[in-house]
Order: sequence, then C-alpha cells, then structure tokens
Amino acid sequence: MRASDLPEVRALGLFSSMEEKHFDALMEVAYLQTFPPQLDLIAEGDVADFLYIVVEGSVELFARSNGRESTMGLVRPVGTFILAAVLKDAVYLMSARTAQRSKILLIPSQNIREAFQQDAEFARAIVQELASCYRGVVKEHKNLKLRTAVERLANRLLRYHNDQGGNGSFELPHDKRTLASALGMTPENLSRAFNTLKPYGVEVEGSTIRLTDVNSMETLAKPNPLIDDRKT
Amino acid sequence: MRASDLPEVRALGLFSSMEEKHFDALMEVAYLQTFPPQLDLIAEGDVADFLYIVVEGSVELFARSNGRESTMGLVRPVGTFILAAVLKDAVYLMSARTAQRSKILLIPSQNIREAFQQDAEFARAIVQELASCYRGVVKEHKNLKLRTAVERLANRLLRYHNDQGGNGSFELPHDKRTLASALGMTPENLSRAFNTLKPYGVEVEGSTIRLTDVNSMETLAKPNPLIDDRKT
DNA sequence: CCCTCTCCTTGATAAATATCAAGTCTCTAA
DNA sequence: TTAGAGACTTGATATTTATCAAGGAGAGGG
Repeated sequence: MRASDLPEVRALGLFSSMEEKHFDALMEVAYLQTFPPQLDLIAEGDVADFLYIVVEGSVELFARSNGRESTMGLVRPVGTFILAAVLKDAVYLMSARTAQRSKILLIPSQNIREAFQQDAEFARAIVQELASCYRGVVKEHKNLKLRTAVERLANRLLRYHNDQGGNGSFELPHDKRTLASALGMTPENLSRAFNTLKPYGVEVEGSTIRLTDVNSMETLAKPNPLIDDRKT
Repeated sequence: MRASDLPEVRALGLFSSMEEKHFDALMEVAYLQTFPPQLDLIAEGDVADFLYIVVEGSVELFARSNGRESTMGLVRPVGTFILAAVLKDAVYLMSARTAQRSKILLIPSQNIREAFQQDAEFARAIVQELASCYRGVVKEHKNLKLRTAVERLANRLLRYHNDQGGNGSFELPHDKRTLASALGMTPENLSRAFNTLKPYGVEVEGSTIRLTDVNSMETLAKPNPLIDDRKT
C-alpha cells in the first residue's frame, strides 16, 4: 500500500508534519482492511499490538464490567483510537467494534514507537494528539458529572446540529441505542428525554432531528465551551 | 532554587531521565511556593501559564458548570496537574485548590514546551506521563458509567486500604464531602453508602476506616484491574 | 405481499439518588 | 468551660433514572 493511496491519513494531524520517509516506512508495514458492521476489533485487556485509524465507516468504543456495558466513544473518519495504550505498550482499556462497514488502517505499535523516537515532528504531533484525547475524556467526564440526562442530550443535539451545518435539521450519526449508552442513559430514557425536549422545538423522525427553536434549546442546554467545544 | 533542593521532583517519572542541564534550566525558572489550605490556584478557562507539581500537601481538581460543582481528582505528592493544557497552550479545563497547606512547584509553560523540543528523553517522559493521565481519566469514566455509587465507594475503600498497607485499617486522605464529590454522589448518600457497607465489614470512625472482612468487600466490589489499577 | 426481526417507544413500577430539614458531634476559640 | 461553627449523619420526601413488559413501526427476506 502506498502513502498516496491515503491522502486523508497523511493529512491527519498525527502524520501531516512527519518526514516523508518515516511516513512511508510506517505505511509500508501498515494494513488497510475493510471490516463488516458489528465486528469486534479489539477487546479490553488485550495487548496493544496496533494503532487503529478509521478511514471510512465508524467505530464504537465501549467497555464492560460486572455484566454491564457502556459506550465510551464513537470514532469517525479520519480518527485514531487507543493511542495511549500503544505508546505505553499496555493493554487496551476499551473494546472496539465497527458500527458500520468500515475501512481501517492498522499500524503495528512497535513501529509507532520507533517512529516516535526517530522523528521529532511526529513526537510533537503525538503529544498534541494525546493531549487532545485527554482533554476530550475530561470534557466527557465533566459532561457526565455536571449535567442531567436531558441536558446531556440537548447539548449533544446542538453539537450534531452545528457539525452538520446548523440549518435546522440533521441526522443522528448512529442508532439511538448507542447514543443512549454514549450519553450514559438507557434507551427508554433517551426516548423520554426526546419527549421532554419537544417543547423546546425538537422534532424527531427516525434518525432525522429538526430543531425549530435553537434559542430555547440553548437556554435549556447552556452549552459550555469547556465541555462542548471539540477544538480547544 | 537548586535541583538538589528537590530530589523528589527530580525522581518524578517526568524528569528522572532528563539531561541534567535541561532539568537545571527548568528549575532555574521555576517557583516553589507554599500555599494555605483552601486557596484557589487556578480556575478553568484561564490560560495555562504554568505546569503545577505538588511537592507537599494535596490539591483538589474540580470543575463547575451550571451552578454545579464536582471534584474531578485529587493530586498528592509528588504529582503534576494540567499537563495537557500546558502542552497544548490551551485554557485549563479544571480548577484547582489546595486541600491542605501545600508546597507547590510552578514551572512556566513556555519552558516546559521548550524543554520538550530540546530533550528527547523528556519528550518521551512527557508522552508516558500524558498517556498515564489519559488512561487515568478513562478509568475514572468507566468507574462512573459502569458502577453504582456503593460499588464505587467499596472499590475506593479497597484501594486506599491497599495503598496504606492493607492491614485492616486506614485513613481517608480527604474529608468525606470531597470524597463524595469525587465519587459522584452527595455527602448524604456517601453516609448511607457507608451504612450499606457495614454488613460487609466496614467500620467508620471519623476518617479512620476499618475493614474486618476484605473478602466479602471484594465479592461486593468486584475490583477490575482495567478500572482500579493505578499502574497499568 | 406478508412474515419476522430489530429497533424504538410507551406505560407501569421499582430502585437509586438527590434534596430538604433537623439533629449530633467534634473541634476551636473566646 | 462553653458557645459557635463546620462536618457529618439521619429521616422524610421528591426527583431522577432504571427495569420490566408490552406494543408499534419499519426494513429486509422469502
């Protein structure tokens, strides 16, 4: 597989400033594979043999304990997952399965760690990516500890709405079961939370959501850049 | 201030493999200060001017939104906090206040970022530290999403018990109000959770806890290395 | 076209957790 | 020594969330 096959991978923050030869070397040993939906990719507790990069489709990160299961995150193109485990040469803390048919790039952990040593720009990019991931989980954690279920849903809807152009209508990027788990609630409760939001201009039709009164939604949701901004 | 003043800082994972001259340069520009209890050190939203290292005492990390407040973590010697914000040159996502009278080392963010460029060993250590922090929050997040309040308390007690020698008795390292918030519950509920654990051999006397039946506690708590282990 | 499956919704109920209001206890300081 | 403050506890109640059970709607396959 050639680097030129995957310009979007090369453009990833992680790789964009990397020296050509190091990037090529990484791609040399990488695997690009297509997986069917609902396929388990990794299981928590496994040793981190590969860094995963979602090129097409989407991947659900989840965790289990005590017979319970919860969605920890959703990775869409082009995004990486389990970078921390790879860098620490430790076991995965989360499991991952494809949500849709997905094209995924696997890079052996060992090579990632070598590239980190050899390429200072890559090292810097790794740190930036890792710091972003860290801040992402902190925000997720704040979201869960500081907001009620309805507030979490409202803010999530506002985010999706914004991501998809903010023109009053958008599609949920995954099924409601998964959304419920990601928001830390049951599917039944998600249904009820949608009903609670009806007076605030939220219209649900399958996976299409219409927001007819964004102002009133924002009054309720009180979005907070230190929780909701993807960038900072 | 001389490096030799703070052997425990030098011994920190972050600095132990750093070149002497780079470490000295960092210490040259660092401030070592002592703060009284309950003093606000940083506020979420502020720009990250310094990396903080707790040398003595303890620091509570917390976050606010919507009039609510929640403890996000507790840093004891010798530990760092808000490394990610420093590396990204971004605003803090959490606030911090001293829990006790504390001695704290402040290193200007700019110097940390420079040292990262100049010292490959330091860069590697930063990545390890950051990856550990990331995994710490992920575990905290799993803890909150996959366990009930009583289970969280039980596991926390087992951890403290273990940390302090595992001889059947230990001290809570902070007041119960803070513990409650850290575990994601109200103080009232923490009280009740302690009562729920009484039949499992948990005896509370102020901040002294006695575990008279660790087996039965472990049966209830079902500790999970992928949530509870500090190391991995 | 209809069956069946899955996903989602709804209603009824139960469990977990939060809130409000006293109370108790302990520590400190006058 | 005692008053007061702060931290914790307890009880009563409200709210939030989960669970259980059932039904409906839509998609895909025969």
